[in-house]
Amino acid sequence: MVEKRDTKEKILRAALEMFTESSYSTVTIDDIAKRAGVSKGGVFHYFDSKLQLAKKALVLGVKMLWAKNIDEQLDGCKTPAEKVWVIIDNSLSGIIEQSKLMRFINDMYTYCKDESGTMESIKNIWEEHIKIVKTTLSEVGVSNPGLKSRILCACIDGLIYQILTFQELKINLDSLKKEIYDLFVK
Amino acid sequence: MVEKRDTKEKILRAALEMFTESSYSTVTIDDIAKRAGVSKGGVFHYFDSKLQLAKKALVLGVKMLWAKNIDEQLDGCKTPAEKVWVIIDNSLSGIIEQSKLMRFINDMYTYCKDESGTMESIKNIWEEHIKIVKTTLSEVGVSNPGLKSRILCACIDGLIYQILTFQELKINLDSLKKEIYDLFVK
Amino acid sequence: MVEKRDTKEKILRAALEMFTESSYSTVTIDDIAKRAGVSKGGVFHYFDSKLQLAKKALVLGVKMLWAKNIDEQLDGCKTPAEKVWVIIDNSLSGIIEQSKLMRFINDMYTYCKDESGTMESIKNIWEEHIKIVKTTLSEVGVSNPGLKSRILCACIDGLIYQILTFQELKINLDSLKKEIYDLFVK
Amino acid sequence: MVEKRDTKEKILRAALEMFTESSYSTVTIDDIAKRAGVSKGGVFHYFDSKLQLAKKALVLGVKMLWAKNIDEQLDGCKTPAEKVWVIIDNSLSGIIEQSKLMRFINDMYTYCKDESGTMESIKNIWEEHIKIVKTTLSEVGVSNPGLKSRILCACIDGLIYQILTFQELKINLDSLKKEIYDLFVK
DNA sequence: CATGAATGAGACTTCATTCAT
DNA sequence: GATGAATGAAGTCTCATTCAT
Repeated sequence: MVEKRDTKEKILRAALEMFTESSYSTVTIDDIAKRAGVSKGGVFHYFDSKLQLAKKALVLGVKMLWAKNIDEQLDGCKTPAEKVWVIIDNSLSGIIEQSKLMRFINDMYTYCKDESGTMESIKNIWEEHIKIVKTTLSEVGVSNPGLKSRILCACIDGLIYQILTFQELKINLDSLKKEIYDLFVK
Repeated sequence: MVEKRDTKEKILRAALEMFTESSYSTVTIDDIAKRAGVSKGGVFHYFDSKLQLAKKALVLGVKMLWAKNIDEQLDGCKTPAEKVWVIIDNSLSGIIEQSKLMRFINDMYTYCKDESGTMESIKNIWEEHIKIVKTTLSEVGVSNPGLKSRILCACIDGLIYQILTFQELKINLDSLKKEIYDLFVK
Repeated sequence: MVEKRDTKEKILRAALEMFTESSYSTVTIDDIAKRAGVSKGGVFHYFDSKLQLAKKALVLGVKMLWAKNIDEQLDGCKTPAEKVWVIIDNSLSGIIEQSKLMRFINDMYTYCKDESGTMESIKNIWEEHIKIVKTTLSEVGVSNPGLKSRILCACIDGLIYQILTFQELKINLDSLKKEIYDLFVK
Repeated sequence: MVEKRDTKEKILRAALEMFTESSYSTVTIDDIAKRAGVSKGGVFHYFDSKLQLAKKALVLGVKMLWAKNIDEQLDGCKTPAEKVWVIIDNSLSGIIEQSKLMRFINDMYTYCKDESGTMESIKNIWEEHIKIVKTTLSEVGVSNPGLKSRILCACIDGLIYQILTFQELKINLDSLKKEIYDLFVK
């Protein structure tokens, strides 16, 4: 009973780990099974196909990283400005993890672009995040919070992308955070 | 003689087209050969392996898109501020093409991360671009042009990434350009 | 106790249904279990293997269709000629069912040809039937009843086979019955 | 050039041999490749899938056996009655081969029944054969040649089926031929 | 130079069967 | 008795790569 949930969970986590490390096509069901400690057949007992497993793993990954209790941290802030700082600081601190997830999302996009569902659900989680940023920027009192929230998030994504592609930022992360903060909050 | 160069070129372009449309593993040598109008064996006559071909195609793609005569356009500008606008406008106008290339880069990263060479050469092209942006921002007189140039480029990359992943920006592109311009040039 | 017999019977009937509809290799234990309303393990509780189950189902099917109270019907006939008609009419009226069973027999033949037992027992049932036909033809007074009984049965089998393979006979069934009757009884 | 046709032919013949000996699901692509003397990949170079190969092999088999130069033999006959004898003699002489082919046809039926094409083309060949029998019976001057031709063919099919299922006829083949001849030609 | 037939490693997936609960 | 999670052997099919012509 509890076992069942556990095995499925184990497979899902193993899949997430592997798919964030390598590309979808490079990772084999065998690899995942081995890492999860189950047999190849076991994977198919819980998931219909490799693709379905990857999709589920992707959603899990996005939820784990993006839905990371940022709400609590924002609640603990005294001023709106502080909130902005928390958002920037938070996003860029887990930049390596973020970049791996981004790679995975990007990879899966190729396999899911013609279907509706998977990317949609990720988009929804993403939009939730944008909304929080927008509200926060509004509270700070900046002009055009709608546009600015998207630009701020794009900024962070772009930096993550640079890390992903080049493995380094060449600039001190803390200076970057500060500069971004100044740019948006003035 | 000229023929030779042509065939190789044809294969390279066909590969670039296909690899920007689908993922590396999805595209087959057969597909590329067919699109290039040569035989499967022909591809291996000019390239050692699929991976080598993909790398060459990637570099070609990056050069074609990033090294796109921006220099000339910048030369035509009268004020530094105008140059910044050209940079922003240019990058975001070809956003669909950019996003496809980004996907390809991302895809190849998985296959090349453990080796030195390919990603390095792309990085170099990228750094060239950053340098131009930095110089331009300096001329405008903003503070911390080094940091700001990276942030501006990250901003643009992040927007491209959103297009790539979600197929839409939900915001008018021109308003975005203007807002970004204001943000960085004030 | 009674339950036990019931479960086994349920499985057997479910198996017969499925094996007459699709081929042995296409039908899975899961399918049978589902149709019988038991678990996969349940099937193996009553039968050693898929093949053994199929054999038992085959014999059941043959008995159900061939041993179908033809004796009673023959007993009700007043003349030997009437008996011949009953045999022909009976066999060809259930032609669709017969053809499904024939397909199953044929299918199983591949899996059992190298072993003695299953096909033997079916053959025995078959020989019983031939004997009845032979006796009946003797009573009618035809020449060579031994040969003719086999030819008559072959005739019917051949028509069933045509139905099986081509799904239609292209000829009115009643005319056929009458013609066959005339041919053998004159 | 000639090679190409040869290899495809070799595979087709190997497939026909194996599929007439065992069931579709039991025969593996590996088996066929081995018997044809090519690699597994070679099979897929010429045929899209196992099923497609089996269909092609089936049609080949039917053509080879059914379209067997019966026309020439019939042309050589002096009287219509002689023709009938040739038909009966011919069909029942190759009864073992016929029964193997029948098993294959039957087997494939399961996999092709929901699609149009394969069984249709076999049916056409079959109908051709019926037509010849009908014409011959007409020439002999029997009543209802349309019905009788179908019954005669059914007779032969039924005997083939008995051979297939029980491996023996229990009756001398020549007596059978004679009896059938008498039955239809009188 | 060019072709495309041939190879074979390796991927995904199915499914009969076992067994702990 | 009954369940269904787990196994793993085996099958189909793909595709980069080679090589004779």
